[in-house]
Amino acid sequence: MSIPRLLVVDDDPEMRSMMTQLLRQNSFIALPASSEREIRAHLSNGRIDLILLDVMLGDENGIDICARLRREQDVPIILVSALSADHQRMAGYEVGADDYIAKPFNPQLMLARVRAVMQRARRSSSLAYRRRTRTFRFDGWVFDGKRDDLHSPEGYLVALSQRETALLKVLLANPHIPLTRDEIVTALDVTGDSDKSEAQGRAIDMLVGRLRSKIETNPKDPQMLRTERGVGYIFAADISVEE
Amino acid sequence: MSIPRLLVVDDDPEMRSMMTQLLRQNSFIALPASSEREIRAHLSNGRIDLILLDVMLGDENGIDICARLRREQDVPIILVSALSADHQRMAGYEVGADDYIAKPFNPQLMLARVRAVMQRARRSSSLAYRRRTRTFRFDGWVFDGKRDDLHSPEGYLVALSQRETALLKVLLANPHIPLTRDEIVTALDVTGDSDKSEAQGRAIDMLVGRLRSKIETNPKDPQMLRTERGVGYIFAADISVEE
DNA sequence: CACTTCTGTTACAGCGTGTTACGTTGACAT
DNA sequence: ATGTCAACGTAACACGCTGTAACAGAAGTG
Repeated sequence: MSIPRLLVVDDDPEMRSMMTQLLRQNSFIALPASSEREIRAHLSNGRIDLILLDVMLGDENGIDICARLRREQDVPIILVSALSADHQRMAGYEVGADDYIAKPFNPQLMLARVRAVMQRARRSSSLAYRRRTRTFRFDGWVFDGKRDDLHSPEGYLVALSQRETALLKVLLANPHIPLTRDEIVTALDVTGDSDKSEAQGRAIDMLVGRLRSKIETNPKDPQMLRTERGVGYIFAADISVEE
Repeated sequence: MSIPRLLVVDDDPEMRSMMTQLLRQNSFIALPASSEREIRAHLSNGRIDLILLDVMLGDENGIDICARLRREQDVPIILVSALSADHQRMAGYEVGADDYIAKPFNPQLMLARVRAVMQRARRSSSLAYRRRTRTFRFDGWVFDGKRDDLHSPEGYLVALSQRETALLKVLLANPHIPLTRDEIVTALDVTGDSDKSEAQGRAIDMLVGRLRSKIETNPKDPQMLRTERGVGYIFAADISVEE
């Protein structure tokens, strides 16, 4: 990971040097600029990881500059300004700024916010949507995590419905912990429609029953998917996770 | 672009419903949660685009939860808290939070910050696709984004209709994300005629069925082009993109 | 024009899932 | 023990969602 290169844009020389020094003392490369022309020169010249852009720049306006840059570039931009009213902040976010820091600011907090935005940019771009698929094993069963079925200890393939799969995932994510029905319902709720959650009735019990009938040797006397009377359900098997 | 799915984590029911309602009124899917267990259940169960995480959660602590999640997941996290001192904010950023919003907050400003973080995440992660996408590979298949056909794992050339190609592109551009029929229709609708979208009936289902019959080994049990009952369709194959 | 190919509509069957009803079990008080 | 009551299991049912065959235009091609 190379040293981050930041652009510090402010028309006040004092402020500019304060910020560049602060950044340099904290292992950043800080390049000063004071106009849109200079910003564009830097952008076309070399890599810029983030721009700290003052809103009031004499005759120019940081908000407008930000809007224009956004139309062409993905470079992270943090607006800095003495204008700290909510509507002014929102104007900044509206034109695509990643953050809006009010002056005067706590130097350490500013560094933290700069790091946060850069980390988000880096994290997302490096591993784009890598899906986390883990394989679970419990009591001879093998659950792939990305298919709606599982392998029985005897080698048969047992098909699960999507909802059964979802339930199994929730249970596997919380091994040996009793889960209340409400918790399971909210976890399975795809829509976020809270009204629905209350009307669910005994749906979870049915779901559990159906899953039991598929994976328990003796569904009448469940060993893995146990009932915690008055509480909910608990997945009580030794689970090993791979990858 | 599919509807963002947010997790709202707060132990105060009033606060939680205020936030979920606010988000829902602004075209987000807001899923309520109140414990780390519920968060993990949701994360293992479905896509979550961003977590709004309260810092003080009864016996649990949002900072610690955030730190733990960060070690495993890339999901964007915004901390929300009544603790607004600088050192408390910095503690949040230190554990990898993307933003830190102090309570009480201006609802519109909160929305703006949520959008900012999500846009940053999306912008970066979609970089791969923004570049003139050339060639996609998935499960042995090769799709040359500019032709209306694709190469099967066995080397045969399978012809696709225009509309099938368009559907495939939409799916490839949104890997592992369930797309509603409306979303697919609007994405396929080049004219922008919104009336048409409603009159589409089951066209998407037919289209999906026909594409399945061409690219799924066993169209009766689709592995790549899966159905999310009550939601829509999702492309669930590992995709690699070249150039 | 005939012919082919693509695409949307309709109808129907099958399946997944929630609800209801009823029987069983377990906890607790008497 | 025995009764009581709430919690739980599950069979039966109802309903909505989805897959798909069959058909009908639409659009291209010669």
